[in-house]
Amino acid sequence: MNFSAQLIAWYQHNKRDLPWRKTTDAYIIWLSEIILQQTRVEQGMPYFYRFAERYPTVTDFAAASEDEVLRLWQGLGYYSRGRNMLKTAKLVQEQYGGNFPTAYNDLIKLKGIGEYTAAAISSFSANEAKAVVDGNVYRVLARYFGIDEPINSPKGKKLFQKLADEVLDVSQPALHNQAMMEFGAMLCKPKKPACGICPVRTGCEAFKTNATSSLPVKLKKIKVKQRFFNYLLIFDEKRVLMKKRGNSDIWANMYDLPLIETDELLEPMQVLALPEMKIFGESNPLKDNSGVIKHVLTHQHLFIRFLILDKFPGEMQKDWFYADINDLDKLAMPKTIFIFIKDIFNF
DNA sequence: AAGACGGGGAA
DNA sequence: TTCCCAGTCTT
Repeated sequence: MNFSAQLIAWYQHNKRDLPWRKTTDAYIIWLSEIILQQTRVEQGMPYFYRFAERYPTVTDFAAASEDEVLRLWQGLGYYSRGRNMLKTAKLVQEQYGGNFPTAYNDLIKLKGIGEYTAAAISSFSANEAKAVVDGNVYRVLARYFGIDEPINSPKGKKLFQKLADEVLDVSQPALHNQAMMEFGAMLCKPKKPACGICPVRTGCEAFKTNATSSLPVKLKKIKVKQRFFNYLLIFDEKRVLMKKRGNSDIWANMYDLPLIETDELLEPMQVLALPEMKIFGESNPLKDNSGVIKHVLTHQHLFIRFLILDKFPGEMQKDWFYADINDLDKLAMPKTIFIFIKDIFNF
């Protein structure tokens, strides 16, 4: 048995029962693949059910609003995935009459679909012979073939894609791709791979040379930026002053509160003395403050201070509006903001 | 070629 | 803490 056949044999006895494996509907597979980008299966699962139920077909999805999609996506992160899905759903509705494409060359042109996702959808839905290369595949190939070329260098990416194409079983690409990824996720794990029960260890270069812990090689770590957010919470009876975010920073197009970002951590009184505070009215007294919440993201650490102001005699700004607290569930907000407001109003 | 983009689970 | 997850897009 060759490498692929061994992994497929392993897969058929050890695979998890996942909902998106029960269908060849390209739309449903697309839904699952986008949700699972850079996301663990357990984390994405509830979102998959939520979207599949709310939008049973791509036609239903195409009729949604961006606000609604982002609200459903709230808490999953990488929100551009949700925004791109809506664009793609609309295009599929118009250009393909609501029939989700299954050909790699069509899929690769769609927003939010890159090489991995196009290979996944085309192989799973139509058995097109395209090899998927995701984090699991990089790891399995790097270890089995003992390759120390960095997986995130342009050279490495080409090398691993070529290798993945070579080991692909073109007679059953869907099964092969599923097997490679499941094997990487369940057995050939990043930490403490289960080499003791591995069916291909006798052919595995990393196992033979005791190098599993040093493969795959990945270039440089990103450096984390620190940012200081001072949010102003201003409410009037059952209404909160809110704003829609721009489209160039984190949490694009989502909703949050009036914000003053500073270069360093300031005390509440120092924030109130800032020139930017003028639009909130002269000598607007501080009613309360929450202390500092540290919100950890992959690329930045946010130090968030919520300042509750007593009143708002200032000027309304563009993109500001009052939201009824009963409508807050409809607005897509960063999780940390949502939880804070929820807490204040006790709902 | 390098950066940006979330949030959570595991060690 | 650090790593990394069924990656893609922008600059």
